[in-house]
Amino acid sequence: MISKEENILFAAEKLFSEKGFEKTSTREISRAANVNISMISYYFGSKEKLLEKLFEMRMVESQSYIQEIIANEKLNVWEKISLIVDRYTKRVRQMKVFYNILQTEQLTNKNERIITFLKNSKLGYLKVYDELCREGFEKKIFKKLPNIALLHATLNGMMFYAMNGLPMYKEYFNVSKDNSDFDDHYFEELNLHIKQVLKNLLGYEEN
Amino acid sequence: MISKEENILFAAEKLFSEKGFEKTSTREISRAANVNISMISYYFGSKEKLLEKLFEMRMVESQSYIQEIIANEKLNVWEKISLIVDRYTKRVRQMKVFYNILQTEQLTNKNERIITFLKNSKLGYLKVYDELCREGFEKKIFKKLPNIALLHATLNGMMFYAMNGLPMYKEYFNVSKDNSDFDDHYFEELNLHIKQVLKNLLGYEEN
Amino acid sequence: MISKEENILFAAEKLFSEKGFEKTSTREISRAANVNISMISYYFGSKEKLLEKLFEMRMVESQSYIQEIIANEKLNVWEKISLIVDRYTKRVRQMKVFYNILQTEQLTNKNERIITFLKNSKLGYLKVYDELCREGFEKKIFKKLPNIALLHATLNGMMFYAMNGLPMYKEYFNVSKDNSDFDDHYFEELNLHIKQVLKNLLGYEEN
Amino acid sequence: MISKEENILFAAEKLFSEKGFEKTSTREISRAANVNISMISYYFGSKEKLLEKLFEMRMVESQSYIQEIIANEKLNVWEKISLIVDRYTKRVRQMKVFYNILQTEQLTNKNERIITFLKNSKLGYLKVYDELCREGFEKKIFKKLPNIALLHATLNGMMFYAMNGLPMYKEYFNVSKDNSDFDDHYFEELNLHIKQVLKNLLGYEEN
DNA sequence: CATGAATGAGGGTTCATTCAT
DNA sequence: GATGAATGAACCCTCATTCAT
Repeated sequence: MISKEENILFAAEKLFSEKGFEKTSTREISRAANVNISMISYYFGSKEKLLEKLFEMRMVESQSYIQEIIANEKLNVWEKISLIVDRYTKRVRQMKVFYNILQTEQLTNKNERIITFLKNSKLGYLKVYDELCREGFEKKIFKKLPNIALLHATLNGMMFYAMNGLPMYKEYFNVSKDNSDFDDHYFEELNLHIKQVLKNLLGYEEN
Repeated sequence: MISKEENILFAAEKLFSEKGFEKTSTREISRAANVNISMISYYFGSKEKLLEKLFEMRMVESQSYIQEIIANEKLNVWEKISLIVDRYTKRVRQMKVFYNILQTEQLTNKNERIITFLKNSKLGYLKVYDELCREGFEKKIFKKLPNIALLHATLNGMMFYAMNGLPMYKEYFNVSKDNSDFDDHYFEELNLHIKQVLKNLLGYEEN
Repeated sequence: MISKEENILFAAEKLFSEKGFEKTSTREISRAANVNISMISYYFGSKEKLLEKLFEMRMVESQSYIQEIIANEKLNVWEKISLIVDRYTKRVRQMKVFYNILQTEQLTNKNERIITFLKNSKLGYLKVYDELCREGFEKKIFKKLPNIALLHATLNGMMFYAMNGLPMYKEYFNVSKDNSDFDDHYFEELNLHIKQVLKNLLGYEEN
Repeated sequence: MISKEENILFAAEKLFSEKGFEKTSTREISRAANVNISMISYYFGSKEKLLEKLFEMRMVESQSYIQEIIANEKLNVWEKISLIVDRYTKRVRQMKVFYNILQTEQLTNKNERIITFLKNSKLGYLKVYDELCREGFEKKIFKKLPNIALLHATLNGMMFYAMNGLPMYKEYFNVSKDNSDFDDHYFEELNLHIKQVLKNLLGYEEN
């Protein structure tokens, strides 16, 4: 049983992703969620706080798995990075709708809470990558110690641009929009591609 | 002497970049451009057509240099790619304001003309990269023939994410917001970084 | 032990006085009374009926003392008038919060029951003053028989305007807002002032 | 020719007087003024600023005549006071609609500009009365020097309460609502009554 | 007897655009 | 060609009240 509150949240997520936050009206959300328009204010306070709630929910979800990975002592640094990429790729694909919103909002949104969510999330990832890279370099697992900002930008940039560009690439390759086998293959290839680029950046060679 | 029309165009570009298209009102644009509100409809037809005009103007500008490079017979394929990256990096930095809009609009905009501009632009680049890669591979200058979609996504993703993330990276490195020396160095490093990643993807080794 | 119903009534009275009936929301009342919003409709039927109840309560209270005074055979007419003024002055000061509401509502309220409350109350006072003035005139205690409407308007007008204007007068006299000694003295003086004006209007001279 | 702006202002004044500021909707005002609803924001910025404008307009009007009177060297102090009362009575009757609003708003309104308008106006009157009373007392025209606050409260209280109470008094005297002869006589009597009360307060006797 | 989630109407305001001048 | 007053639709939100529990 899905609650009205969640109904609103998910309906809003979809619409924000498709049309952007500003272009989505509370009326549309209420219609899509099949609830009265006043429920948005009732549950969330305002349209903007609904967006905040959405960010809070989705970003808390994402924060959990990374801690789990870096705490796992059975994995070496490359395995950790590799696993993070696996999870991240998977997650971005699953949560495409939300990451669409995220990308838009981080470019124009001036909401303080959302800015803080995003910044803290990114700074957290930077720190993790920083530590893993240093550790790998000190243990001579990695031969290079890359600029962590550029490594982060490369990883995330590839991920998001690849996701966003997929429909256009399908068109370039003359693949039907509905061909989901292509998608599966594409994301698999993307995952390997990202890891290959990272290996090169880190100077890591699999035995 | 700058015309009223251009005044509006540039004022709108700045505001769209800062606040997003939807959140920018025609009143704000007219105030910033120091013209009457009705001039926007008068010159451009509507707010949306103003955005179209902006895209048209900026994207036509970008299309010109690439043809020039690939037509230059004095350059080998890697030099061409290298030059494209140089120009692109420079351009994205210079036109940061516009590329901010571009990134937002390509995620949510449903305007047909703008979608077409963007798609054609990207398909054009894809074709160029495709041809250069094939040529380099055939001429054994490159050892690998990478997935062109992933190469494109990597190149563009790195570029945009690195640009957007700069303020956050400065914070991570405890660098003052106003430190433009850092910026200069950052973009220089970014340029080299992009080329290094491309070299690896293409299996290109400098003599 | 104060009941929830009374809690609401007194919280509403305070808020109506401070902000006016219209600007006070049921949410605010419920918050101030520490009860659920629906209790207002539950106990009183509606926000408007809550106001009616408030008027009913306060005006019934005020009606009682006047009958007591005019029935007292030990007092002569002037003593009766003097006592009414004493009680009225005291009551208006004590019930300042309610009389604030009363003044506002009699100017704009269209609620029939409230209009009737107010009208009956005033007509009752008019009748009392009328009878006392006539009796005093016939018994030659008063030398004049003033227009009873103007006498009523003068008495009430002085009272309410003096009450409302107090903060401003304090400012004029450079007296601190918190100086309650000034207030005590002010209301004492007001009481004497009202009686003096009445004496003049009635042509009454103390032995 | 009456402008749209004035149309709105006067329509709003009437409605505010009848129903109170809060209970009057912008839609009603626009309907009454026969203009589009958005014109209120267009001309005045907001409903509240419309009220401010109304106060500004009416109170500036009232400030002018008093200066004229006190500057007139041909009049002695009593004649000045008498003339102020004449004008004030006349004005309150003419501007009944506005003074209704004024009375309501000074009890509940929290708008700073309006509070300031009202306070300054009253402090101005207090000062004028203060000076005239002192002058009259020093010149032995008046035998008494009354508490200026109480004098002010008495004058204004009588005026407003008499105006507000008129319909009720007519009912008490069994006079038809539509009998305007009664009104004329009533206000004439009120004017004399006020002056008589003031004479008593000031200890002034006409030769 | 009491609750609080849910309602629908209406609130004030802002929007992009039009049109008479 | 250029203006700015004026428009009506749509915006988000808050309101008093209801009703299932």
